[in-house]
Amino acid sequence: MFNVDSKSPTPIYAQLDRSIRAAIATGQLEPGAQLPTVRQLAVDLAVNANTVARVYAQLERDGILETRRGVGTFVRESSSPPAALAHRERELRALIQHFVGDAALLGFTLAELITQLRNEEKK
Amino acid sequence: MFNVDSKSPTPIYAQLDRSIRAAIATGQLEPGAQLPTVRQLAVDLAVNANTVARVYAQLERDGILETRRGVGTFVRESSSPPAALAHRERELRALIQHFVGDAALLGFTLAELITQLRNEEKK
DNA sequence: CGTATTGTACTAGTGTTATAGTACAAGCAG
DNA sequence: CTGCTTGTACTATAACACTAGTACAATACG
Repeated sequence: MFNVDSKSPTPIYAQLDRSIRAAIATGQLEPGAQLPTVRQLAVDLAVNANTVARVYAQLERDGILETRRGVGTFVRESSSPPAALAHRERELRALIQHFVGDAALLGFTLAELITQLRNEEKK
Repeated sequence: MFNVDSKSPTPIYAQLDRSIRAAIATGQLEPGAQLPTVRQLAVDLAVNANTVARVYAQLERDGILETRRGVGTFVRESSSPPAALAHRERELRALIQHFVGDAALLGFTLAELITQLRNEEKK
């Protein structure tokens, strides 16, 4: 479900954090949906349970998730990201430039990126 | 010249490695060109000299750079990377997740991203 | 009630990353 | 040769990431 790579130099906790945020942003995880349990996800990803627990805890602190003991962890209903910033447009442009640049280094064309993003959308 | 972020969870050495490879791939650094000295780059990036030296050493081991003591570090003439693109898919996936995650933090939906990317396409 | 499941907390230990400082080796220019 | 610059090597230290194991707290369910 979530994609983490233990061989990547980027720490697992950071990858998982990003992965979960992305899943929510793309609608793969809708508000109210239950996430895998800490132990289950740890097994699935071949990762330590503490690492998963810490990511869940951090995301709860950030208001993205909601955890209920003995029940599970869920996507918050009101998990609408912080209000629009003044620099929104500029930020997005910088983000896209960075993204497209990195992708180009790997030999991916813009068209490929769009195709792949559409796939994300459908999940 | 190279861009590294000490606050990123991705290790500095990995960022710098990628940054240098990218500069070469995009032609910012042509074969034969001299890179900044270990000490100079360390100062510029506000990073330890050992970290820079290790990246240079690793890139030399990989046949990307060529170092000459007392002279400097240079881009190898025959630095045509065989492009171990076995990890292409994985890289793209990680890239997209990173991208979508960052965008979500700014409050952008996937649909918006696709729209914006299409604009890039027309340029 | 009792039991299983869930998240949480804590300790201890290992490996990696990065820093700081020092010293050495190799090449160049005067 | 002398002096400077370059890359290289080494030790020590600190912080972080991750693992392993154990124990506890809260909830659901029969």
